[in-house]
Amino acid sequence: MRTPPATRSRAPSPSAETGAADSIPEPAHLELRIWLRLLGCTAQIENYLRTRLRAEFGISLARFDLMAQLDRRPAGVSMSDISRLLLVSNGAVTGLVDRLVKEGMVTRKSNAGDRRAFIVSFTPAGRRAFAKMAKRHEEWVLSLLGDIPIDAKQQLLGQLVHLKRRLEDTR
Amino acid sequence: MRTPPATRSRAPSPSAETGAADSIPEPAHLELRIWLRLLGCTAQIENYLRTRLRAEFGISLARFDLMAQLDRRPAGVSMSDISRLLLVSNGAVTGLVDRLVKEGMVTRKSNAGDRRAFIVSFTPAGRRAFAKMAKRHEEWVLSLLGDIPIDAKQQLLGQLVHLKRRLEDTR
DNA sequence: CCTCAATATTTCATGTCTAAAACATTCTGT
DNA sequence: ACAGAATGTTTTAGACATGAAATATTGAGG
Repeated sequence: MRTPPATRSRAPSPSAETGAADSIPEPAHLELRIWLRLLGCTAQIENYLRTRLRAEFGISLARFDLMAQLDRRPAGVSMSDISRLLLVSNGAVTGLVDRLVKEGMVTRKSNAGDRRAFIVSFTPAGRRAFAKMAKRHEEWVLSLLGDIPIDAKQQLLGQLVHLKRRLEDTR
Repeated sequence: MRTPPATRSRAPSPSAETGAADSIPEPAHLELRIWLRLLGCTAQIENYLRTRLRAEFGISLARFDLMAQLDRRPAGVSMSDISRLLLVSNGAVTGLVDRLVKEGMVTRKSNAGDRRAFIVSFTPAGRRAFAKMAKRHEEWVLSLLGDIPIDAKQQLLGQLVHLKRRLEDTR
């Protein structure tokens, strides 16, 4: 690979900067700083998991996330439900499921009760494949977050739960 | 718009689910729960800001993020620096900058010292346009996070700063 | 029964992302 | 001085995203 792992690497390491004196003022508001950190941490973890999943299983993060939702709902899920759960547009789900069907991971059954909707669920092969990936995935997350002191973790989770609730209200 | 705002809406609202009894077991590990919340909150905020930026300024989030980096570095930034700052691949930056140049927002000057590298910086029009957008952007972030009690905010920011540092070490 | 709003999905154009390969330029050690 | 490694950018193919328009199907009311 000639391309350096730009996706992985990180941050304003001063030596990496082009300009000489660069100022780089910290954003003023606490709120803005929180948002930028939130975004940065998430992107970092996402990139890590993405490359791992691709390297070990040749699967994309989007596919994995979709399968994770299926895994938690044995009864199957409709297309719109997936879209809501994944916070992704309806059009995106169509393509994703198409590809997963082609790979034999999931099936699309038409719904007896409502012929507009489809029910997406795992194939046996899909469920098996996901179980393996989920195990590794969990290990990776643990390796990233495991070393944080336990009370810090509990605090952080608490904050995030609150934030999520608040965001749901604001829509 | 016929498509419901799937991107905006949220979560396993039980009524929205297709299946009847659905179990939906909570993930076991604290770490996994943190990660899922982090991802959920970030996606939520990202989607909100994305649609706002598009609606009010007809600009994409990626373009805005790139311009935000330029704004903090008056001396200009190289392509790879942008890639590092945005946690995005080199190839993505090429396309993004191409489009921003075509729209007259930024310029690409070749670097005297190192002829491999380019220096990307604002055009005057770009800087003006960004100033307006940044103002609104900040207001939006404030409207999302402003109501959190101040000590909770400080705590959250602290946690995130620690997390970010930790992630940088783990690479 | 028939119309019309709401719901569920797909299709389309366009934008953005990655990973890998291809180049170009610079740096390093001998 | 020069080969080869390192660095900086672009190009490519393919995946995935949005937002809007197009199709079905359902359900409620006249």
